[in-house]
Amino acid sequence: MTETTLTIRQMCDAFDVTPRTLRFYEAKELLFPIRQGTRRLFTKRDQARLKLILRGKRFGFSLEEIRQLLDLYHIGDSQATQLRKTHEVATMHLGEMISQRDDLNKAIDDLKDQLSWVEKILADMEQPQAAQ
Amino acid sequence: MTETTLTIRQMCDAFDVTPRTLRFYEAKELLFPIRQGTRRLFTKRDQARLKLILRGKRFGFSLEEIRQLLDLYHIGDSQATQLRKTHEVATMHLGEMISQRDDLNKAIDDLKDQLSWVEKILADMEQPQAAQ
DNA sequence: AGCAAAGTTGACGCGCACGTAAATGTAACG
DNA sequence: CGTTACATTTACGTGCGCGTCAACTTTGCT
Repeated sequence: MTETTLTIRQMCDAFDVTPRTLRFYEAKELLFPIRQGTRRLFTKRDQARLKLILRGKRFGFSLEEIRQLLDLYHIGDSQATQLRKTHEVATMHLGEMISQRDDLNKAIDDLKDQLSWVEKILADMEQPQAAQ
Repeated sequence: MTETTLTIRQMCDAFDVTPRTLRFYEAKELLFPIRQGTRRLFTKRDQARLKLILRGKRFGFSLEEIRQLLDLYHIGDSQATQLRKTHEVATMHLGEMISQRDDLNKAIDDLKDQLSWVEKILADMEQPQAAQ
């Protein structure tokens, strides 16, 4: 059977983070590893959450913002009121992410233009025949 | 004639930043306002750079990373060697931005799925007829 | 000339996201 | 049973991106 829980080191190797980071995320209530004695065991749920955490970080969200988003993915027996609030928060994040993507597309296009501009200049500098 | 330079306050109003932020960016050599006596005057170039800075920040780049990218947009009389290095750095950034956008698209799709899931649950909770 | 508004330079402070060292514990192996 | 290797808690340190006074000069208006 493929063991489903990971030790702290296995987690670090799998996700390229430090033990300090994992303990920090636990302290911030982003992860909830179970304990085998004093040691941590990270469940599949923790692994899925960490993946989402790291993704969120890439998009510039704070850990606190990420924590709120994570709730959306692990709803247990939430009440409708709580569920609605979570839905609202997530909808706002979705809007931000979409406009961020649109901005990103613009920036990518701009950067591509700049790069081909530079490439053109470099080509001219290496081919001075036209000036002869 | 439309005045092309802005005072610090005009910059703050135009870009929604604080004076502290602008002075900080100057200290970090991201902006180079000219001086009229002791006061700062932000040129069109500074305005364009600030726009790029704020955009870069949205994508999670550090100010130092942004500073390197900015060079690409304001190449004066760079040598070919320097130009090539700038091009290289920018190409790396472009790669990061593209993969970031792809990630973002995935995250957006995931989040949309989760949201419609939650919406379905909320709808079920409000229409208990089926259980009657 | 006088005064308020706005700008300037330090310098210290702060929140975030961890890094890092110290002291201690514990599991595993020969 | 001792040693080695990894884990844990506690606590202070760090880099980034500014916020926030404080003390002072400069500008614009009356």
